[in-house]
Amino acid sequence: MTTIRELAARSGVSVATVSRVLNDYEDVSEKTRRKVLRIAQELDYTPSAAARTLVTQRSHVLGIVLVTGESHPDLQHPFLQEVLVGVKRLAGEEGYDLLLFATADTGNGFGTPDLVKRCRYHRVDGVVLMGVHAHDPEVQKLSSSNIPCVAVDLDLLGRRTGYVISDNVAGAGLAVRHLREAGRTRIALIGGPTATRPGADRLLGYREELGRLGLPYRDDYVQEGDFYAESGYAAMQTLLALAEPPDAVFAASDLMAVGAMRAIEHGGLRVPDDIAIVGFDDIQLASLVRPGLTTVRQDGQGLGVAAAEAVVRMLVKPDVSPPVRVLPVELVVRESSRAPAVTAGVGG
Amino acid sequence: MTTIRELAARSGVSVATVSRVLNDYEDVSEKTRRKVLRIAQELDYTPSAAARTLVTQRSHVLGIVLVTGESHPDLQHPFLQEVLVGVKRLAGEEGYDLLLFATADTGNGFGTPDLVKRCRYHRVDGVVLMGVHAHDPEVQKLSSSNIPCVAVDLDLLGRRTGYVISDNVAGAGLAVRHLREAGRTRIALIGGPTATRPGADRLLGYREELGRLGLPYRDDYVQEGDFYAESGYAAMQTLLALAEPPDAVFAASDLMAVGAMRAIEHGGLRVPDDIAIVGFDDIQLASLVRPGLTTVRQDGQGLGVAAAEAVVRMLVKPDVSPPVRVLPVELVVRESSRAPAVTAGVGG
DNA sequence: TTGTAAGCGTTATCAG
DNA sequence: CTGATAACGCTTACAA
Repeated sequence: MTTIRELAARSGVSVATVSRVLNDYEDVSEKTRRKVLRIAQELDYTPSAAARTLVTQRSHVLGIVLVTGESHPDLQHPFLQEVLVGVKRLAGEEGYDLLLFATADTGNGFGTPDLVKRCRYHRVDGVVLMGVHAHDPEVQKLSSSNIPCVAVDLDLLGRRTGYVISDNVAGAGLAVRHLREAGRTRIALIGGPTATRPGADRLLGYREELGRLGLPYRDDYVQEGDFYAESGYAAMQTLLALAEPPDAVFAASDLMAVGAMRAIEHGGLRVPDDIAIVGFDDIQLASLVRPGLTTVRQDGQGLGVAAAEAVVRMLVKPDVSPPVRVLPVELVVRESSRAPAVTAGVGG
Repeated sequence: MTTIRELAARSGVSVATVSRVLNDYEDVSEKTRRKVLRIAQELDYTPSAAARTLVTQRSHVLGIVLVTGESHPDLQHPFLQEVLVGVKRLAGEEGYDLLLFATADTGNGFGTPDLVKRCRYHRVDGVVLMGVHAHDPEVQKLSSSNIPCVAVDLDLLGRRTGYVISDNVAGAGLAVRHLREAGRTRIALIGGPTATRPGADRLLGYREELGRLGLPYRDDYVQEGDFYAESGYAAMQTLLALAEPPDAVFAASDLMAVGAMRAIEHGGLRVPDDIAIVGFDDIQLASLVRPGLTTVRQDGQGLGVAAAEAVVRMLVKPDVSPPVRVLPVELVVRESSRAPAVTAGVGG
């Protein structure tokens, strides 16, 4: 591997000058610059990130914390992949590479040994967190460190820690309102874990919109799932067993929505004729399933881009206060929420 | 940040001794070891990867090349995510972290500027490639460099480059045989791009199995897609327009299979009654769709683990020849390939 | 068993 | 505009 010293020797200048050329300093004669650049090209010179990092104390690398538990590897959640694409894109544009912390999955749910230490070890300039629990002690430690952090879908705050998240409250409202407009009045919720911010916010939005619409809030219409399909199936079975089952369900994730669809089908009922369904996320699955799933679209890549942007901004302006960004969502109407076929258009 | 020098001073020993302790050398008195370790703990000492890398010329970081084009970001392909999970898991166990090269997506299909340079820059010890084209010049350069590489689902070979791949030929054979056993005789293929190894191998397996079963190979029964749903839909439409449409379709990916299902449905026919379908991959979607999609299961995580293992092995034993591993696949039978309801059980 | 000291490949601070 | 040279934090002969 050719080093800056060799490059300097061949160019007939000092290493300092070569460094200046390489870093685009102004105070270098055009002639010298050209010569160094030409020889660098010839020798296929490649600088050493390690050496640079050592002396500048900056790595131009962003850490990605992404817990992949074993039961439900979060990396496998389609939504987080999109976020990662967004992060990767913006990071690339800004000249950062991504260090994916390869935590050996401990399987205990808190599989993130010594996050802060790993960040310091690699000297990552900032961190994007996704798929983690806000109450994971390691996550807490990280967010209270002085390393710039931005969490996705997680309200994590600290001196140098902010977050980006979708407007879950409004999204849930959109879903419920849409169902009401489709003629439904007994609207149930299959929610996410209320211990998560998205879970809690979607419940809140559901409840608030019910209020605005003058519909009663019923405890037995609220089931809690874990965002995955099986839990949606189970929750729907509970709802179907009710004395007065709902005629519509808002599920806090597309996967749970599809699980619910399967349970409805299994119970001999039909979507949307007997029960309308709206999901949340708009993952690929939503458009591929039949009937097509009406859902609240989250801008996954947008969240990723926003998160990376926020980290970079904190890097550039060290005294900016940590960002809190809420991204809008939109309703995507497909077939799963069509109004039931009625005999005549009586009544509003 | 506390450095090894400070740690040495506080411990009353030299930096060399501290280094020995930190690196688990044997020739250190138990007493010294304990003391250094204790003080390291107290000071929350964290070594510097940059400094280590600079002197040892090893980074303990594996590069991940994962092209995320814009039309079909490969990172979004559910299958590759699983591979990544596998890579991450094994890398973590072996003490490696992952550097995700954040290539600004150029959108020209070959969006991988100067891969070799980036690897050298970060001094990654090895590389796992996924979602890339074998004929991408940058990929070629990388595979002919002396950096240990392992490609996934791509037959890339070089002095220090090997690959891991599923047994696509056998998998296609399983699918076709299964369809025949389900009573189908006019079995079409919606293949992947033959320019890709999986595409070519699944076509080969299809063709060979047809031969073994004594079924004719018909050009008009072979359509080429791009592994994504829309292309499956389009291909199926072409097949349906044939004078003698197939009574079964083997699609080289689950997404294309689902696309095909939609086209069949749209044409007023039914799966599996009129046309049976078998996919490839067994992504989450396959079990969530109705009818459940019979498919050839690839072990995504297994491929990831195998790839990472292979890279690490090349690192440990520098003169081992690059690996070529073919992982088995298995048929997962669901509803989309049930035998058509027949009046009587006549004929084998 | 431990210490000394020479790098690893850069950047940055001085002078000149 | 350019050149010495001192760091950056660590590992590793080589000595002791």
